[in-house]
Amino acid sequence: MTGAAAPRLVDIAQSAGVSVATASRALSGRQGVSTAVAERVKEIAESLGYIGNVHARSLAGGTSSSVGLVVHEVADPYFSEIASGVMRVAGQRGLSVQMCHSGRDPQIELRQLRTLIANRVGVIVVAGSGYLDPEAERSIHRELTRFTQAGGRVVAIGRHQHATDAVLPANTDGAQAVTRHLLALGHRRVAVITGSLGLTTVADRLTGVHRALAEAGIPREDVPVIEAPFTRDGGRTATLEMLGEHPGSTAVLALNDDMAIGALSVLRSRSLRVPEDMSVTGFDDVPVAADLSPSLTTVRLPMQQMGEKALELALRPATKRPRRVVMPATLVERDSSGPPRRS
Amino acid sequence: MTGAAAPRLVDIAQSAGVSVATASRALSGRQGVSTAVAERVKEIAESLGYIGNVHARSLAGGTSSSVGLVVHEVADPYFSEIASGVMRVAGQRGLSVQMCHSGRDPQIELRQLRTLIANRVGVIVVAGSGYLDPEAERSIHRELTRFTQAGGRVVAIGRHQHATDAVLPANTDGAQAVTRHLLALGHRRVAVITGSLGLTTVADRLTGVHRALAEAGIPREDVPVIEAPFTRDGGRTATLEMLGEHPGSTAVLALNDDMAIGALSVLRSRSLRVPEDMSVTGFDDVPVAADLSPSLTTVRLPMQQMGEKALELALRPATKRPRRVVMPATLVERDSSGPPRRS
DNA sequence: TTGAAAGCGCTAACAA
DNA sequence: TTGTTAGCGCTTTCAA
Repeated sequence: MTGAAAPRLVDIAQSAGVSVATASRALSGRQGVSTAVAERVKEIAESLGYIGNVHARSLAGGTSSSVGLVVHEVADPYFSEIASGVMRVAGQRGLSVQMCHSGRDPQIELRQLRTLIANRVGVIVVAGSGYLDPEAERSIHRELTRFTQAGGRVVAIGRHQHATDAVLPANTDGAQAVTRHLLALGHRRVAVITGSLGLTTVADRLTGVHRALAEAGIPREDVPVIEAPFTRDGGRTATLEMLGEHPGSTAVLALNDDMAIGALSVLRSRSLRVPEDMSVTGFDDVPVAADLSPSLTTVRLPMQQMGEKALELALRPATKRPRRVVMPATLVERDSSGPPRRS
Repeated sequence: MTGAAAPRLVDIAQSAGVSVATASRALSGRQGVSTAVAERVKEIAESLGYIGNVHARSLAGGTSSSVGLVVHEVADPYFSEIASGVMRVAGQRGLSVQMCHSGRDPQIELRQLRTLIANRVGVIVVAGSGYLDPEAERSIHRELTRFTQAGGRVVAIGRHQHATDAVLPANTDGAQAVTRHLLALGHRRVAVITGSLGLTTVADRLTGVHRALAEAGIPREDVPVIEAPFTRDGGRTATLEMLGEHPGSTAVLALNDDMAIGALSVLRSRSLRVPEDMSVTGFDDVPVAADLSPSLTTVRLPMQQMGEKALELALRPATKRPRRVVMPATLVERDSSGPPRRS
C-alpha cells in the first residue's frame, strides 16, 4: 500500500533526459529515434521495471491487444480444448485473452458480451452452440453487430446463425457417420441421449442422425430422443430413463462424450457389458475418450485447432462476406460399439 | 469500418441534457443524483446501447475490475477445474478474468505476469506448482512483490514459496495417505511415476510418499521414481519404462491422475489386469477418475473450490501476514487398487 | 531526430 | 443536487 507507485512513461523519459514522445517511440520500437537514444531509454525502462499501462495506451491509441473468449463452461473438456487453442495463438501474438462463461444461458451470454465490449477487446471469439430461441439470438446478434460496426472482429465457433466469420464443426456429417456406423453393425433399436434441444449444436447433430435413419428407411419415431443436461450427470439420468422406458434398446447414441461417459458408468453399475449388451457412442472425442474402458467410439472434432483457427481468422481483416471454415468430423471406431446381441 | 462509433458518456449526457458528471454518477449508481434524473439517464443509455469504456474508467478512477489468472495449461483438467471456480466467483462479482498459460515454463510465466500487470489487473491468481529453480522463482517473486507494493493482490494456488496469500492443497498428506493405502494392501514393490522433479508440487507429494515409506520401515531406494512429463503421455512413457526396468513392481503410484490414466492405458494394452496384476493410483481426482474402468483410486483435491477460495481471498484486503488456506486432500479408494498378486 | 501539446473517455475534487 | 474542470498515462499530430 505504501509502496512506490509503478513507474510511468514520464519517469522513464525524465531519467533518460528525453521527452515522453521520444520515450514512447523508443519503447514501442517505432521510427524516428536515433538508435543510441532508443537503446538508452530501453535500458532505463528495463532497470526501473517499467511496464506500460495498457489502459492508457489503448485509450490514447484506440488500439486493443486483447481478445475476448466466451465459452459455456471451461471445465467442460470440449471448451477447455478450444480455449487452449485460442490461448496458444494469443500467446504467440502477444495478445491477452479475457475469458468468460455463458453457462449456456443467453441472458448471461449477453451480459458477458457487453463486458467484453466495455473492456474494448479487439476481437471476440464466441465458442459453443447458439440458441434456437430467436429472441435470445436476436439480442446477442444486435450486440455483436454493433461491435463489428465499431470495428471489432467476431468469430463464432460452432454456431452459424450470425453473419460473422465462423469455424464450424461438421456436426451433421459426424452424426450421420456415427449413426450409419451403428446401423451397419446391425442396430435397429437405438436411443439418442442429448443435451437441451434448444441448442443449435444438438439440432444439427440430430439432423445427421435423422438423415442416416432416412437412408436406412427407418422411421425416426423408432428412435427415442432423451433430453437431459449436456453433462456427464445428464448422461446418467438419460441412460437411466432409457433403460426404464425403452428396455429393448441395443445402442445408446450420445450427442457428446460427456453424456456417453455418464452412460458408460450407469451401464457398468447395472452390470451391462459394453458393447456386448449395449453399444455406446459419443461425440467430440475429448482426450479421455480413448483411455476409457471400453474405449469410446465417437466422432472426432479437432477442438484445439478449432480454437486456433478461430483466433487466426479473427486476426485477419474482415471480408465482404463472412468466411466459414468447416472442420471435419471423423468417425473414430473404438471398443464401445459392436454388433447387437441376438435377442 | 464505416460504422457509427460507440456512444460515449458525453453523448448520453448531452441526450439527457445533463453534465457528464451527473451522467457518470447516475450510471454508476452513486449518490448525489435525483432518482428522476438517474432514471432518465439510465434509460437513454440503455436505448443508445451505451457501454462504458473500461480503459477510460480505470485510468481515471485508478480502479480495476479485472483479475489475472495464470495456469500451466487450461486443457489440463486440474487447471480447467480451478479456472472454472475462479470464473464462477468472478462472474458473480462482475469481474472479468484475463487468463494466460505459463506452460510450466518460468520464463513464459514471467512474461505473462508482466502482461497482466500491464493490463492493470487488480488481482492475480497464480495457479500451479512453483519451480525448484531458485533463480526462476526469484524473478517471479520480484515481479509479484512490485505488484503488491503498488497495491495489487496476489494469491497463489498450490505454491508456497512466496510470501503471498495462498491456497494450498495438502499435497504431502494426500501422498502419504495414498502410499499408506498401498502399503496396507500389502504392496512392497511400488513404483512412483511423476512429472518434472523441478516442480514443488512433485517435491511435496514425494515427501508424503517418503514419509509413509519411513513409517513402514521401507528404504526409499526400494521405490523407484520415474520422471516424465506430467501428462497422460508422460504416464504412458513412465509406465513403459517401469515395466522394463522394474518388472517386479506390483503397484504404480502416479503423482497425478493424468499420468495414472496413461498408466492404465498401457497396462490394458499389455493385457495386465488392474488391480489383480497391478494396482494403480492417481492424484487430484479429476472428474473422469470415477468413470474410468476400473475406477481410479486417487486423492481428491477440491479443485473448483480452490479456485473460488483463491479469488475470494484475493478480493479481501491484504493482511499483515500472508494467509494460508489449506485444502484437505482425501483418499478416495476405488477399484484400481487391490492386494498384490502372490508371486 | 526531437519536443510540445492536444486529446482518448472517464472519474472525482471542488464550486455553485 | 448539479456542473466545471483537472487530471489518469499514454499516443500522435504538428513544429522546431
